[in-house]
Amino acid sequence: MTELPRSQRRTEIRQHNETLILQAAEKVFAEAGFGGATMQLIADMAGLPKANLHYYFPTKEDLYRRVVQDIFEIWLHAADSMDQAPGPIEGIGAYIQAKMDISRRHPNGSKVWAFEVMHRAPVIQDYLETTLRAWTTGRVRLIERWIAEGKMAPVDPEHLLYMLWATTQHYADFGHQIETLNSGPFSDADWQKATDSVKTMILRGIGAF
Amino acid sequence: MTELPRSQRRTEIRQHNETLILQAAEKVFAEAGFGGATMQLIADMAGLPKANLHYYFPTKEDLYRRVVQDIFEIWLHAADSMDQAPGPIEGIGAYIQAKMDISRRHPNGSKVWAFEVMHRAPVIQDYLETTLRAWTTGRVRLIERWIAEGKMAPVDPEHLLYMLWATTQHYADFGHQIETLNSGPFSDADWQKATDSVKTMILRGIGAF
DNA sequence: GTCTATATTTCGATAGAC
DNA sequence: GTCTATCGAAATATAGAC
Repeated sequence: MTELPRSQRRTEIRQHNETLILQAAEKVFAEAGFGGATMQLIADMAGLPKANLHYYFPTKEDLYRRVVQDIFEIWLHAADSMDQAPGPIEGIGAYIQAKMDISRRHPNGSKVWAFEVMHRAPVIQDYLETTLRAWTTGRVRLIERWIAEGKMAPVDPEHLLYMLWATTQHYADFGHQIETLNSGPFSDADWQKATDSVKTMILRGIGAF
Repeated sequence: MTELPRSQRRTEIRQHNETLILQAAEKVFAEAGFGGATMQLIADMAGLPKANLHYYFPTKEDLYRRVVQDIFEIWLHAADSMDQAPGPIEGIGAYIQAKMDISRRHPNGSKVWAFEVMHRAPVIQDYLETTLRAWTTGRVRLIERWIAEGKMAPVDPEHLLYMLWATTQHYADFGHQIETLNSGPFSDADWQKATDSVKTMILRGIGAF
């Protein structure tokens, strides 16, 4: 087995452990919030001594900040599907699909985001005011164009966006409540039905068909 | 000024202080979650020494439980409007109105509920399985009847209910995000517009008009 | 880069005088 | 019923040997 340069090996180890810690942290922060999460619990879940967490992330807040930022990146990517679409049926349909997939694959990330916003966004307030606002403005323009072209009813674009966020994220953030009423976890078919229901109701609701 | 019997006076004092504490607790629990909230902070906000909180509510969990239960009562009341309605336009329209009013008047209560559910409902799991499930079953039946009577499109009733909860509660739970994008708090007109938008999109979405 | 032991702070809860 | 003082537990963070 060939030896790697020491610095490169260290970088690999660092990357590996950071990933372990971030995965554990996302889960713990999602289920307990920032205040309820403990470094000990995250360390146990990552299978590392607590002191090692502080080696990689000096403070609890540094770790939390990284978790929130990573989530935000995923969220922004979901919007790409909406942009080159010819109209709302394809564009908003694809956006709902992407957001429902994220709720399914990253339920903990969605919850951490919800915690952060409910906490008045102490960590990501600047992102809200810059990146998210710019993103929103762009999509409002897109929706306004579709309305002007007669491709959908004249709904308020902002409130449509809020409805899209609310309905799709609800399946992640309130997943426990839904699973309780459903008497068990969602199957593939359940997710398909949920996604179809959301698409149908919203697309009809905005007069896209 | 007439003297009251000692026991009656004590009851009055108790009721007054409990209200003070519960109001402060709702706010603190909403903004920090159970783990992030501290008895000291609640005491300061209520204007009482910390020890007095433990006099009225022996443990932090007792206090939290009361806050969550009080919220649950308000939620259930909102459903009354839906029941004696002749059809979905009146029934679901009134339910949206009631839920939007709650989001406006009790934003902190909504957040505490969201925290609790995201926390996997350690305190109100039994309510979910009994009261909420029974409530949901009843409303599913009602919606199925409206569908059978041709008063709305054949949507999935459960997913319609999730959409109603998600969209209306979003204005409370994610109020900070919305206000940031809105560059300020909602005015009367903003709330009116939001409520109208939600009503229009959902009622059209379920084919009620 | 790892890990045990520990310093320091903060929190929930209580004791006990008033 | 109120309030100061404080206990004991638990949390964040660090020191220092390996």
